[in-house]
Amino acid sequence: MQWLTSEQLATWVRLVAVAELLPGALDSQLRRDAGLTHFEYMVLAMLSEAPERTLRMTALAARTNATLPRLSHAVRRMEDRNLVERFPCPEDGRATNARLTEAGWQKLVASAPGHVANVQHHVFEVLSPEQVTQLAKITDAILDRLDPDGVMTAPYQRPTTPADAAEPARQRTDPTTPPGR
Amino acid sequence: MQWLTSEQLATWVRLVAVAELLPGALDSQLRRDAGLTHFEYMVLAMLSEAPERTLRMTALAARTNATLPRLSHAVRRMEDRNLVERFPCPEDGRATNARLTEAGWQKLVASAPGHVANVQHHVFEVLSPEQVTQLAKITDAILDRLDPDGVMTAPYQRPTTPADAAEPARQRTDPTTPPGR
DNA sequence: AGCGGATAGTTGAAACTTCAAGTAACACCG
DNA sequence: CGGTGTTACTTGAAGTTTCAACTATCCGCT
Repeated sequence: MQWLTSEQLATWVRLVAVAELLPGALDSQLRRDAGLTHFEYMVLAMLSEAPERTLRMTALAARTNATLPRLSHAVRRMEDRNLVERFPCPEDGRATNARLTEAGWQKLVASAPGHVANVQHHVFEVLSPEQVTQLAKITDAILDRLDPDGVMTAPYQRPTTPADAAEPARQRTDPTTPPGR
Repeated sequence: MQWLTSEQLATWVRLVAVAELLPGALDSQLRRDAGLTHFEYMVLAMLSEAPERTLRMTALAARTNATLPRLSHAVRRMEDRNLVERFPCPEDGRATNARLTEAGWQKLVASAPGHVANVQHHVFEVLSPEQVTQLAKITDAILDRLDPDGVMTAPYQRPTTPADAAEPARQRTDPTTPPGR
């Protein structure tokens, strides 16, 4: 078995520290300013980018890096707050679709600027453009191992609502969330 | 307010995904093979490197990137399992020291190889040496913002046990944990 | 001495996540 | 068709983390 070199060790502690501290930093800003956890924000954000603002639970779980039970509980709570709604998928009786409500959309629009500013502050302000590029490659490589089959962080998957092609030109008003990878 | 560029966005989602997925990957290997969470492992590891295998709760919290309540609960549970023990600090009546028990040391020694292998597999095997260097710099910069005062990830702080200088030459048998930063 | 404020830690309750099981629908195969 | 296995979730319980008090000690002043 191979031990870690001292440089690996130094890198490793920092990486773990970031992984441990970053979620808390995101959560606390969002909770304070918007009454949302970062995970809830991600749910809203991912739905906002999907056609019909609708996604199957499994697809939504993949895009938010969450397990299905975690998502299921979270969506139930968000349903109580009227941020999202659930309905059975008409095309597959096993599946459930989650859709962003108007109130959910408004909540997202209201909280996105503060969140983005926070991300800028904590991450991009302290990195050079080259470092951003480096970090993209590094995280990409690590993700390949963490999630070999790309089950999480899955690419776009068509939701099974009718009226598929009818999607209106989506306003690109929305937040930190990219067009799938 | 400044929006994110598409490269920043792509980097950001990956970074969040790593921060979200990495803890789970560490936890599940350690739970399966050693019956420990990654956080518990860190507690054992940090104590193992301290003189007397003893640290104040605050110092231990800093080294494990944890809040004090989180640590307090965790240490109570680990005390029940006889992995660590707590005793009041003789030099400061407010403080509590946590010390690694022999059983805790054994547990750490037994679980370190598997854990290190897991870290190698998930992270260092997929990165070039230059990328490791880059990652160290990047995480360092981010940590400066996440933890401006270095309250977390604090450097070594002398525990307030008697017999200070008497620390025996520590065997460097131990794990992923570096000699403080 | 004695007061006021900071520091160190614990605790219980609420919130969230994980885990193991359970349900229902689909898919393939004889 | 009728099984058999797989997929897509949901649910309740158990475990963990966070949050908001609360206690006790220490420090600097007057």
